[in-house]
Amino acid sequence: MAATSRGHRERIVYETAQHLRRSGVGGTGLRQVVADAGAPRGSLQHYFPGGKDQLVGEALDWAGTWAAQRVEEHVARMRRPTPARLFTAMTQDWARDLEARDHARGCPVAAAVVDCADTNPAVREAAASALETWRRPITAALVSMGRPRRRADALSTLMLCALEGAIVLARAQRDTAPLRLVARELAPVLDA
Amino acid sequence: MAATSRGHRERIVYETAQHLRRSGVGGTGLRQVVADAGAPRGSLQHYFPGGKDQLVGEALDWAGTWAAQRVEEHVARMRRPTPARLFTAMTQDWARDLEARDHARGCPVAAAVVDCADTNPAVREAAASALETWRRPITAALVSMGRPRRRADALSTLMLCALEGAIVLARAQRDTAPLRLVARELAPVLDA
DNA sequence: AACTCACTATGACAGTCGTCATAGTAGCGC
DNA sequence: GCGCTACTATGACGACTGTCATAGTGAGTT
Repeated sequence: MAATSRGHRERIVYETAQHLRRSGVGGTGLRQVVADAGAPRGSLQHYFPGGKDQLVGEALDWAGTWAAQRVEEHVARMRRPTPARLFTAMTQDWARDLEARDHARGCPVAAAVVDCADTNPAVREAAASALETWRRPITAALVSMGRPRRRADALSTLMLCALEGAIVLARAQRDTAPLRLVARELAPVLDA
Repeated sequence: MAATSRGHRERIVYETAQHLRRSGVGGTGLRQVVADAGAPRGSLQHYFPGGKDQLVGEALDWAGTWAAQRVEEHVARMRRPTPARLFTAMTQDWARDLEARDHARGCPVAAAVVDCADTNPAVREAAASALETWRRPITAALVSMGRPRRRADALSTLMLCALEGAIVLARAQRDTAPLRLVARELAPVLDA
């Protein structure tokens, strides 16, 4: 059935992303991924002939797209949008996720960068591309809030830096305080 | 000879930290570490009976202490110290390191968090402790610059968040621009 | 009916991993 | 000499890893 197999492929990509969030690239075993995805092992070489690199790449693509959608949802939902409010919404997303899952899962893109930036050019590029996919709607939103293009570009990068770092610190100390802190401290810069 | 073996032990710890920076915890093989350290393989079970966990833990300790020393060097060297100037010095350190090594090595603490926060409590705690070791002299410096204790605490956390995230983005896009950007954008908040 | 195609199943391969058991060496006190 | 201690050497173990070869299934087409 076409629908089922489509389901298998997508589930594998999704589950790969979740494993990346938990244990990084090196800690993610393909056999475990397909098992958790409820997919047959044979699907791996069928759908991902490029091997683990392809699979990780697609997982990062998926994650970037998902994050971008999330940004756009926030922007659409906000009545009086400001950059600081958007950033607060993003950090709240992450704080909630960390707390709900006992700080088990971080950002898959950061995991890929940390594990493969030096050893795996393909994965590194996929990570860079995912970050751009994520950053683009943020920049666009800031422009729509009246920021000049270049300013919006800088601020969206600043947001992602602070967010990624805060996730790392939060997971280390098992406390989402850093996420709330960066949202609070960056507000004046973002809304200036 | 006691001196040589001391040298072996220390070299192994150091080399472990460098491997963590490049490939994360999962990507760091102990055989390769001792080889690069020029140490005999037998030293592993002699000096680190606790296995890889102990070794990674000591590497994180070492890294935290090293980073803290570096902060204190910056503070001592600065004629007219301000929080923003300290942060700029830290980001410049990292930018130089990334450029000198072709963006090959990131932060070992971030690597440990990303790879093990969910699966290895001992390593997670070592990472959290290393971050505190790193943050402490920053906070102290900010206090000596006239910031109230609580404010200094918040600002030092903010610095580490922005720095860690900027390192990730910089390595992803192989460009140290994010490091310079966070230094520039955070300056008004830090020196306010 | 045969044939095609998308998908699944499974076993094997060579490699690496961390860990351990065991033995060996060198230096020092006595 | 002996024994003790610190350190080194090395091979093996079982448990993975990603990848591949090969065969099998089952629905759809002609």
